[in-house]
Amino acid sequence: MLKVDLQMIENERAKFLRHLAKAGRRVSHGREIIFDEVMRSHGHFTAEELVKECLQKKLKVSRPTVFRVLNDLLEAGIIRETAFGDKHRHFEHVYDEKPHHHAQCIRCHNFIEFPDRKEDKIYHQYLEKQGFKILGHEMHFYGICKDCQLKEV
Amino acid sequence: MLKVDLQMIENERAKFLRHLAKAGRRVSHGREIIFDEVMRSHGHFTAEELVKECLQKKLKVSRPTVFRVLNDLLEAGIIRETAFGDKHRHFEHVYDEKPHHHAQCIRCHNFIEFPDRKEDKIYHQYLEKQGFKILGHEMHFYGICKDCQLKEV
DNA sequence: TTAGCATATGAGATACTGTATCATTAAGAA
DNA sequence: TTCTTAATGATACAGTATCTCATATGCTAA
Repeated sequence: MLKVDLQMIENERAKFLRHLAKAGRRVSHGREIIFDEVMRSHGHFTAEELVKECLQKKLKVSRPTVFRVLNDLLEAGIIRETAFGDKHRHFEHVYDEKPHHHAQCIRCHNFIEFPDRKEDKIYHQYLEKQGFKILGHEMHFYGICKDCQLKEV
Repeated sequence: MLKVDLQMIENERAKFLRHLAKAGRRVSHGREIIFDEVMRSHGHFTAEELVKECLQKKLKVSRPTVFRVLNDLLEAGIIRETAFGDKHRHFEHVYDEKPHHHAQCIRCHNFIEFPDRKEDKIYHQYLEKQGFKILGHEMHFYGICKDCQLKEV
């Protein structure tokens, strides 16, 4: 499991370097630091969480650099942005290839992820019939998670 | 069609007035102006669009009032907030009772709405089995609409 | 190694959305 | 019309994300 993750990280790093080279960008200190931080995170993260983490660990990167590198990583296809209804930018890793959806708890704001189902194709067919070219889709449930229900009492 | 809409608006207005009365709130100038503006909009709108519209038409309402009345309308169940991945607050009318999903064009930012399907229940069952209490859900497709594809050439 | 150039960076300013504060205004009951 | 209380606007503020620009740094060529 750990071994697989290390392999994955190397694959992603190579992908990132290829993208930078192709675009005539440099492999700078900031890009390496932030790439490592992003790879260290699992599942979802927001730009703000990443900024705070970097400040807390006293990594030598500034707020604008975090955002700039996040955009690099988006361009390189290493992370993708997901749509949530708050004012933060949410991201997740792309390497987890399986399409999936999210359920967010309105109390603790944690996520549950679950795999998508072939039934979603019904919507694809419908939209494509209308001439809409689909680039992605996401189901977003919201509610109260098991733990928070227990806390309610 | 127009007649139905007028009837709907009156129903919604009555609902709003009932809500205000029940909560001991007043039927103020600002609430009336903004209620009318909201009813004039079809489908989706954002808080910012509404603010800009009011300023443009030189309606006698300030930015904070727009937000305050939007919260009143939310409380009254006349509009609901929908989750999208940008930093704006998105709203839609509730009177369109049928649950539905959205597809947003990444070029023109317009929406296509489409009805939900009973197949979504598969996810409900899955989440409920995990102890997650569902309060709502929304499917969000993104892509390029027919018109924007034609413009691309 | 070094020089020279183009890119990356940080500090600070700025944009933008949404809220809080509070003195003033106005709705609605008596 | 008067009085009480809620609603409002002006203003300041909070928080996230971006822009600007002088400086620092990576990279290439010699």
